[in-house]
Amino acid sequence: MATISDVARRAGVSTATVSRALNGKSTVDPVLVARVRAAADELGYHPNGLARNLRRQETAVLALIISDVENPFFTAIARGVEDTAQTAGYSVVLCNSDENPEKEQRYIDVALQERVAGVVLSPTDVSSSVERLRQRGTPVVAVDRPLVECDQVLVDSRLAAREATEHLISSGYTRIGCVTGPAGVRTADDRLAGYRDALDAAGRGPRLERRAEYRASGGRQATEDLLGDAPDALLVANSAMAIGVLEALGEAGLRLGRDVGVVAFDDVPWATLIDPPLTVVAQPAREIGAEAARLLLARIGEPATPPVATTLAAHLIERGSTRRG
Amino acid sequence: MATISDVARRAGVSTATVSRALNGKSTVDPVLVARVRAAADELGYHPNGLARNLRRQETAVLALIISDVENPFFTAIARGVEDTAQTAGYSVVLCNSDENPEKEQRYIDVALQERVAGVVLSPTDVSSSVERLRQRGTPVVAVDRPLVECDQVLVDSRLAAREATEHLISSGYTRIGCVTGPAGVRTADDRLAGYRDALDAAGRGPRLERRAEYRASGGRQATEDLLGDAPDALLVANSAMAIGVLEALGEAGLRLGRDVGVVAFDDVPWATLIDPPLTVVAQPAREIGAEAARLLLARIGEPATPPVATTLAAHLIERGSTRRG
DNA sequence: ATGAAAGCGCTAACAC
DNA sequence: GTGTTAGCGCTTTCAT
Repeated sequence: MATISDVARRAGVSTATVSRALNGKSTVDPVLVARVRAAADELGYHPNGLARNLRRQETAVLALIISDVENPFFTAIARGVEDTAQTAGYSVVLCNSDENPEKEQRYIDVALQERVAGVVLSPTDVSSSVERLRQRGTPVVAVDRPLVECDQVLVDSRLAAREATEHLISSGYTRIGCVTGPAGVRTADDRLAGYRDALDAAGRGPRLERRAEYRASGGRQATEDLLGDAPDALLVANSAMAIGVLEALGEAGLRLGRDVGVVAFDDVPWATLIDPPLTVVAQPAREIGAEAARLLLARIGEPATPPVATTLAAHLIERGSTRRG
Repeated sequence: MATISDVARRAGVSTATVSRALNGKSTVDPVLVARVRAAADELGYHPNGLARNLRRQETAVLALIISDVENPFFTAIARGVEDTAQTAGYSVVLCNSDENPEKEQRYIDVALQERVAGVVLSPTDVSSSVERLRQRGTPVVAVDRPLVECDQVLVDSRLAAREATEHLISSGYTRIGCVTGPAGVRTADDRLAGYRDALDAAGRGPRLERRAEYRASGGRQATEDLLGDAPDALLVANSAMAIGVLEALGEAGLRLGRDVGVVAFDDVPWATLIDPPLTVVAQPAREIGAEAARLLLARIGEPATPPVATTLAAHLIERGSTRRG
């Protein structure tokens, strides 16, 4: 493995000149630049990023720690972060916390050890884990879920859930249920709150609520359970859950829209393929990621400014699954 | 930012002792270990991974470069790699080449610079890009698509495509089409070849073939085009494409199964939700990732062994979309 | 414009 | 069992 000294020797200059020539920092005699370039090429020289970063005390790497790599919502965020970071010359390393605070902590420690320039995080719980990042001064921005005293990019889930529920009400459904995620997960709580907002504002009931894991199996279980209460519509807080919900409904012989109206969070690519097509709450996932990356880059450049919170809107896309008859 | 010397000073020992105590490498007086631990805690010390890696000339990081983060097949591979790597103490950084040879090259260069221990790659094209990795001696394993003289984990796509096509034939379909990816993408070519194998073996025709990008839009376009040839069944080489195919079929008023049988690659979670449920070729994605990680770890430990190629089988899951009437 | 040399934080010989 | 010390490969003063 060729090092900078090898290149220097071959080009007949000092290592300092090689460094300058290759980084174009200071002005170097064009003749020497050419010699250095040639020597580097011949040797197949690749600068050692570790050494460079150690010396410079900084890296051009961002960590993105998300709670589920298999959820299209988060992969879309990843794309947004990546695109923005890329054009600013940063690489993005993606880590999968799997909705597990311990894995999250592990990856935060790795990020800390590797001295990444900043981290974008969808926090599994409210705060403690970022403490170390904070005391080390590593910039963080939270996405999807809030984090105390931190830049963040959120979606107004509560309002969106309320609007979705109101849509169900105005479509003529009367026994509207809500299938949401675990207590303590902010998006799950917000979406439930929005559901209640709508019911309360309309003076409606009953409240038919179930919580479960943000997974297909959770959605299925919650739905099978909820079916005892004979709901005629369901607000589902997550697309993974929606799969389980739809399966359970199908197995119970209930027709979508007609027998049970369904609206689910996240505009998954397959939403238009089911029959009737699924009404969804679309979140601007890619834009969330892009904005998070912008915020992070800004804070890396200017660490001392007060935290900024961006809230984006989600919007309802009405399709057949919420049309009766 | 506390360094090892700060800890050493505070604990009243040498930096070497701190290093030994914290890494548990050599045997150290338990009393000193405790003092060091305490000092490290008080200072909020986190070892600098950059310096450690520079010194050790190795990192405990693997790079996984995949062609599409939004494709469930690849995210499942990522999970497999991650799980296996994790338990061996390695972190995985995920990079998205986006089916773009230049981005792939960029990420390979980053991997090279960061001196990752190894890389798992789903190559966009046949070879050139890994040349630098090879000359640097960085272990590589290819997944999903072959790479010359390299460990690899592949799926017998051709056979699986053949079986899927035979299933279509034996289900009574007679004008079977194939929607596959771009020429040069190995999986696309293999699946097309398997389709032809089945047709030839059965002495059937016509060959109705279309190529397009591995995206929903590609699938849609290919299908709209193919419809002119009045196919009564379709083999679709990729799940993203399948979305476009199904949309196009629906818009043309064709009923799945009855009018047009469809079998698609990859057992996506929503396959059972469409009506009738989608027959698929299931690839063992997670296992591919796990096996790739095992191979990579083995090669990191033992660089000089000859390349091993693992081929896993895919299997057909018959559902309603290939049942006539 | 170029070179000599210090040092980023850590680990691994090598001494004791 | 513990300390001393020499680098890992690079960038960056400080001289010249």
